[in-house]
Amino acid sequence: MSTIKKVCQLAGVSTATVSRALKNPSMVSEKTREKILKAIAESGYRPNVLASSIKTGKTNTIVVLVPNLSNPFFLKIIQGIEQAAQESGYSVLLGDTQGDPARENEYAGMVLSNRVDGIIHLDHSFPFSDNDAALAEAVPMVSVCERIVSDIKYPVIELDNYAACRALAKHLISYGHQKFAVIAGQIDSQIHRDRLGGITSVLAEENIAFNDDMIVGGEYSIEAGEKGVNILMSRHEKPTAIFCFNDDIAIGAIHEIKKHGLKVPGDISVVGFDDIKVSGYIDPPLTTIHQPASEMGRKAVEVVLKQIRKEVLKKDREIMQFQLVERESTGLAKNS
Amino acid sequence: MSTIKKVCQLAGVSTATVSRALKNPSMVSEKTREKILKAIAESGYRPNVLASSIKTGKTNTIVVLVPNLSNPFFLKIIQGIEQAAQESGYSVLLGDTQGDPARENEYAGMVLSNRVDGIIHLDHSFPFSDNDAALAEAVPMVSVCERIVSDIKYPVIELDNYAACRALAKHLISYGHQKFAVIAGQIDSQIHRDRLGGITSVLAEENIAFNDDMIVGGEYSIEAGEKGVNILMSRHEKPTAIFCFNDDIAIGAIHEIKKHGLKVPGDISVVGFDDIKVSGYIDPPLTTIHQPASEMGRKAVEVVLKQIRKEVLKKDREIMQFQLVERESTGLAKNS
DNA sequence: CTGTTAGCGCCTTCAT
DNA sequence: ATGAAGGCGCTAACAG
Repeated sequence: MSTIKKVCQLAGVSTATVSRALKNPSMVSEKTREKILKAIAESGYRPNVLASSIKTGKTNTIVVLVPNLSNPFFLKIIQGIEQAAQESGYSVLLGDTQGDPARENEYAGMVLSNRVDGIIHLDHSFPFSDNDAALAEAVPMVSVCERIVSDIKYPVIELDNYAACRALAKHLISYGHQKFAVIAGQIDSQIHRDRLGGITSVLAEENIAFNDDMIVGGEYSIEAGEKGVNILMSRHEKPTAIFCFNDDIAIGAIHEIKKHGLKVPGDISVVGFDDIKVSGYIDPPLTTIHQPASEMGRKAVEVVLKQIRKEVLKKDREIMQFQLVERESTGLAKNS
Repeated sequence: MSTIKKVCQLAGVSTATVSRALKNPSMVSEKTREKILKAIAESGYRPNVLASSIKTGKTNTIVVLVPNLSNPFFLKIIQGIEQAAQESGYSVLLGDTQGDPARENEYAGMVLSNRVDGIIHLDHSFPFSDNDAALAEAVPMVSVCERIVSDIKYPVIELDNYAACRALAKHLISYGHQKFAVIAGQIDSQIHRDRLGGITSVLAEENIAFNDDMIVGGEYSIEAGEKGVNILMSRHEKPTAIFCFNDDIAIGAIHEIKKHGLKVPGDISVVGFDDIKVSGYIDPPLTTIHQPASEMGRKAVEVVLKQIRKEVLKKDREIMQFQLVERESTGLAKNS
């Protein structure tokens, strides 16, 4: 691997000039620049990024902490992140944490050992270890979807989950539904509270009874949807409409409802959340909330890069627009 | 950010001793080691990985080149990669190339600028630019699924696509099918040739006519499945069974077949390839070839790490086992 | 516009 | 077992 010195020798200039020719071409005369470029081509020289990083203190890399890489919704966010990062000359390090604090600690710690410049977190946990917490004060970090629970305030890119669930609830009520159930994802999270709050607020306004028995689940997965339905079907009072807190859950739920010999939406209406690609192609196509996932990823990059560059952030909370996508998994309530 | 020097001062030792205490504890007396550990804790010292990388020449990072991050199958491979890498103390840099040579060049070039130690490529293209090609000789690189087309031989982790498609073909023939169609993915690839070869070899053995008119598609996507079906439905001779070259295509195809008022498998049987999670939950559940995606990712890491460590590779081609998963999208041919 | 000179933070001989 | 010193490859003043 040839170094800057080889190029110097070939071009007959100093290392500084070579460095400048690359980073600040306007500071070098055209003639010498050409000489240098030729020398670079000849030698097959590639600047050692590590060496420059150690000087500049910047790695041009951010790490993304994902609780679950199998979730297609996260994938779309990551895709947005990757693209935006690339456009800004940044690379993306992938940190699949599986919600495991030890892994979160490890990946988050990278910012302290100069391995990355910033963190995008797709979860609400504070990812640093107790040991590192004190150092985490000024760390460029932004969360997407979920607010990070900590004393330090980090910016967040999120959806108005409360409003989205209100929209969903109103939609179902307009079809005459009165008996609702929820198959939730991660329970201990702001998202959960916001979404549930949105639903119950509408039900309260409409004087529709709803109690916690009808909340099942606890994980964003297809299997959770299946299990959730089975639990609900064993209940005395069965729902005519089910809120699933993501599309995977809804996919599992619909599959299981059909297994029970019931029709969607004939017997039970189902709504999802996220609008992943496949949701438009299942049978019946899913009514759900569209989240602008890849935009959210792009925004997150924007914000974390601003933090890295120490620019001032105008707002520490970016609310993205949702969209209720009505497809065919919702319909008139039975006997109404 | 505190450096090794702060720790020296606090512990009253030299930088060399601190370095040794961390990397080679046995070379340091227990007493001084304890002093140093305490000093590290006090100062919140984190070794600067960059600085050590520049000395050792290793980054403990590999880059994964993905042509399409939206493909759930790739995601599973990446998940396997990430886990295996993590277990070996490596990080994974994500390179979404979108099949764009310029992006491939950029990401592949990272190995030349000391940004990463190796490359895992999920495509068959030679990812280096012409300029860099000469330097690419000794680069640790492995491909998954597809063999890299180049003079230099790189190891590959792949499935026996030929055999898998033979199995699929035999399965359909056992249901009495005679009129077949293919909705292909990326046409210009070894995978395509192997799969098609598997199918046609069986058809030839069984004296079943098949011609190229019945091959449509050209992209691994749900939309390609929809379009493919529309083209096939406009043909004079319609197929009773369709090979889709991945599950996304199959999902689009099934959706579109139903739109045409036809039944799967009643009117047309459909098979997919990959066995992504959702394939078991669509209606009807998809008959497909299961690929051990996450195993393939793990294997890829194993191989690339061996290359990085300059260990000898026993074989430069690892063939993984497939599995025919019979679900409900295949059945008896109409009128048979 | 270009060269000289210090380092960046760490690792690694070479002495002691 | 420890310290001193040089250098990894590059950048950033400071001169000229």
